[in-house]
Amino acid sequence: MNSLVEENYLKALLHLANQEGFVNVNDLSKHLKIKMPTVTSMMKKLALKGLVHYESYKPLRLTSSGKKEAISIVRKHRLTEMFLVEKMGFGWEEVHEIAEQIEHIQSPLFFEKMDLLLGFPKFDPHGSPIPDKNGKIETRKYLKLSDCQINDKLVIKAVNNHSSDFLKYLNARDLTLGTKISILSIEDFDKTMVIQYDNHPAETISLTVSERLLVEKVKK
Amino acid sequence: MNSLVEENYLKALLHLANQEGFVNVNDLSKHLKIKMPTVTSMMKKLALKGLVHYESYKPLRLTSSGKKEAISIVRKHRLTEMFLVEKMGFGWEEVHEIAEQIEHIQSPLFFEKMDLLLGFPKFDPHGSPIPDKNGKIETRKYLKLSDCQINDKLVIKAVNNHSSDFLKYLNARDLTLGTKISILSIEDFDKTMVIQYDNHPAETISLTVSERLLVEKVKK
DNA sequence: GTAATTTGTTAGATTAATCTAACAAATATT
DNA sequence: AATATTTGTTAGATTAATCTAACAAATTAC
Repeated sequence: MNSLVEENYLKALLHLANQEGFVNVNDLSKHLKIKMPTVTSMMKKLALKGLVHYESYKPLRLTSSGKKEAISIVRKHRLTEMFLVEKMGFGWEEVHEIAEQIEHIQSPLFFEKMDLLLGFPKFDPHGSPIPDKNGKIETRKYLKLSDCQINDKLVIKAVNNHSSDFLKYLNARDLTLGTKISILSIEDFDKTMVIQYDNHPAETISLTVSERLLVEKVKK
Repeated sequence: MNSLVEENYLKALLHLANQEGFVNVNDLSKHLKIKMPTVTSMMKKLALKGLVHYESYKPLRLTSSGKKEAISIVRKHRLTEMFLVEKMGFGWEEVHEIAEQIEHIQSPLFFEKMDLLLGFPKFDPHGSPIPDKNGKIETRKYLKLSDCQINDKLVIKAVNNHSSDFLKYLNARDLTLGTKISILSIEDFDKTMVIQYDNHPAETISLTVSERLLVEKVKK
């Protein structure tokens, strides 16, 4: 059995490995806001438990058992987010902190029931894939809106930032998953975009926003 | 903000105070399965936080703020049990351990939503009252079935033991809350009872069982 | 009312998870 | 290549929550 703290290290390792390929003690330290010596000693502990490959001064890697454990926590987190939104009436901007706590509940049955009640969902409310019970993850490569061109026709499929402020910004503009948008113009200087969608007046969005919106091209 | 561990001490203090009137270090120690010196030092800590009245060698008492806190945890526990049974399809014998964990989730809104979705229930799946948001508890005095007489007509209103084994025993005999029963006979020697209910054949139940069934008399 | 038992406290050790300070290795800069 | 910077480790302290051993107070038994 892993402690809540250990679970958070594993989850962070998986997250950073997905983002950056390999993970330094320093990255993990910054991500978790925990000082490097603490991280080093936790890595040694997790190495003893067979969850992490650790060698001094080398990048950190999850073992296959560590990865399995980490994926199972991500599964619980995302199922919870989906449950909170679909079954309890939360907004997608409200669920992250709660799911961060509930993911550590020790009860396989509890998450089984969520999965069943939700009809075995493949994606969470932010468009992130929910790993299945065997740890298999349906990966889809989305584009960042910021990498798209003028006149592209796109659908918003996911967001890569779950902060409440960002999601409230999207709510205020009706930018939800599934929204079809076209790019009317892109400012050369700072990549500010003007986009159009539904019956909305054109919206001007900064690079900070367009980098966080994950889209797919629509043939049309 | 109180730690999960502190919350468990507060809850135990409230529980034992309800059961036995006043609470000794020893009682608390046994109930929590934590050694007495640890309990003593935690009581000093909770006293500093203004949650417990502590004086050496005197019985322990919650302060009003400690009691409020404890009741709020009980509320979260019972709302959770109700939610698990009513909205997630768990049996009443499965929910205690899960609720024991979820009661510590830090999110008032999460429990508000449960309350709302459940329609502000007054009792949990075991018949225990759910304190309202202000900490008010609808107390009803039930009888133990073991204190009733031959030919009494009774309704099961609650159980005072939530162990999975006991509840499975009741499930196997269709003894649910609301079941109307009559006492056919009581064995003088060991208080074993024969009871009759619904279309069931007469059931013989031990004192251990009849002590755990809380009932109300039916005029009829 | 003294002795025995039970209950409670003090003192000090332990474990998990954190920290700071100091130093060492690896990497980047010029 | 030598130096500076960044990254990582070691050593030792701290805090929360636990423990055991020893002792002290309160209660019970005779």
